[in-house]
Amino acid sequence: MRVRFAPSPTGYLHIGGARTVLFNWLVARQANGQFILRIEDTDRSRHVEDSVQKIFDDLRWLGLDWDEGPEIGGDFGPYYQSQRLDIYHEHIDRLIQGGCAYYALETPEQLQAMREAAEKSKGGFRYPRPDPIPTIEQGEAARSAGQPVVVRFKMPDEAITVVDDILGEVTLASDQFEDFVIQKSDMFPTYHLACVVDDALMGITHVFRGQEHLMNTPKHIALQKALGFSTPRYGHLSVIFNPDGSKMSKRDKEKAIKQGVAPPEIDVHDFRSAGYLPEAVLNFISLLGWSPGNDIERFALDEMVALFRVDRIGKTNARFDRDKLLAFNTDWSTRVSPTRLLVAFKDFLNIHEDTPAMMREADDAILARMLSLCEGFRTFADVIKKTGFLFVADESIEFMPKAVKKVLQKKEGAGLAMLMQLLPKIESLSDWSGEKIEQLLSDICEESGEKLGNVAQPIRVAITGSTVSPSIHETLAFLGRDRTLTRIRRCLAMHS
RNA sequence: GCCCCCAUCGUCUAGUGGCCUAGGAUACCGGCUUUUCAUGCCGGCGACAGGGGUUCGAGUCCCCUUGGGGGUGCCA
Repeated sequence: MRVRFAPSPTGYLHIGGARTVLFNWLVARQANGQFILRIEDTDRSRHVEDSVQKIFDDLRWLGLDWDEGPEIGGDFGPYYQSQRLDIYHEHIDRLIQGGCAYYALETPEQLQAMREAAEKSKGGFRYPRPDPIPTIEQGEAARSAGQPVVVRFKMPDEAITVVDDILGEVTLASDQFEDFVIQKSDMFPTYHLACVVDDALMGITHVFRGQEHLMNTPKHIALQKALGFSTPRYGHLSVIFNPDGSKMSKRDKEKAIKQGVAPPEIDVHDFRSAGYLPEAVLNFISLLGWSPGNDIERFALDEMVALFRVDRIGKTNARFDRDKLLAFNTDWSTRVSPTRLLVAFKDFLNIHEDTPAMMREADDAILARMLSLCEGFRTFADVIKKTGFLFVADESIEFMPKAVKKVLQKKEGAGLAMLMQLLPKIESLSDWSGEKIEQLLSDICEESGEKLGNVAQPIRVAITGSTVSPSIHETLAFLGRDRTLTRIRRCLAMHS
């Protein structure tokens, strides 16, 4: 079995594309087949600089490796379509010479006008085969005269049935077909031609792709027949939508930024820089249109390989529920090993834009402690938020007015009084460990009859400026004795 | 407009004619744990789009309606 993923380099890898890769990859790995990566860069106008590298990065982050393709090589290369132009020309030529394709002379403007006319008369436009068809000589003459000339494939006049491993049999009547373009006027092949030729020459046996390609498949089958290729097995995947039912597109991000709200994660890279684990992302998207058929929902990549079954891929479109992804991420953050979590966290700190400088320089031991302090977090971004106060200078702690009022000043300054009372006791603690600090605080509570909250909260506000932090004794242990005392003193000086 | 695909809790889904009084996850609500924010644990709410058939029996098969989606590019 040989399967492929064939993105066009128009930007980062979309989350929907990620699911397509995942399913293809799973099928290949399970069958001990090959997974091939091919870059479909036949549209020069849409090409985005660096996006190929970005797609590789995203795939590697997800842990989806390819057996053949860019940066790996293989016996069926090159794996960039832009480097296979001669191959396509050869095949296009064969079709023209064999009478299966012909030069078409309409300009884009003429076609546009025909489409508009068809729309006005409430009909759909279908390209009418010219009668007579331009001869090869006419086509070549027009081309050398500088006119835009394309090559169109003669679609056969018969119904075509797509045998789909997900959808079943889908038959399209011949009156739905038209002679479609296989070579553009810039001499590049269209997607249809390049895809069919490459799939055949690369020995692809199974194609799982988005449902937007279902109507293309009869075209591809006809091309395969004309070229003497066999038809691979096809499977068309459902579409993934936003929670509101709209299409998940990169434009959502621009829209959100314009409206001043946080842009939603759309591309794989967005999830990476927002602090998700690839394990969680993979697990979550695997469940969009697939299920192992029982009540088990959590699995790592290797478990998915074992469980995956093409006949368990669903037909229904799915909405992307970020809340559920978030829950998966929390779950996976406790499921992976501490070592693995640390590696992922460091990757995040590198990529994330708002990583505090001091955090960037923190060593592994400190980062690992941050993670364990924050156990139960949603994303890595929350870890930054929750521990950020540890990474600012003691004299730069900003006190949130609400916190000061509620915890320190209420009840005639009970909180401040508590801090004052606490200060000497904390000063005299010689063994500065989490356990000892916890012991000290509970002793204080017992002596004074105070609830732990009344003791811990003022300290929390004093050292963080807010009412939120990891558990108080661990936080103090982390901060260290000197910095703790400095912060408490500063707080007392500012608010007494 | 035409062609095609799809249809179970808000969302992701299990269900392949009797195991369905429809299961799980997530969200939401309530309780417990707790020094804060979370996490965790327990409980609750909550769906077969509508209408016709077929059958002893239908969420499961067929038809229609409705709704959603895809296609109708010298994009992929």
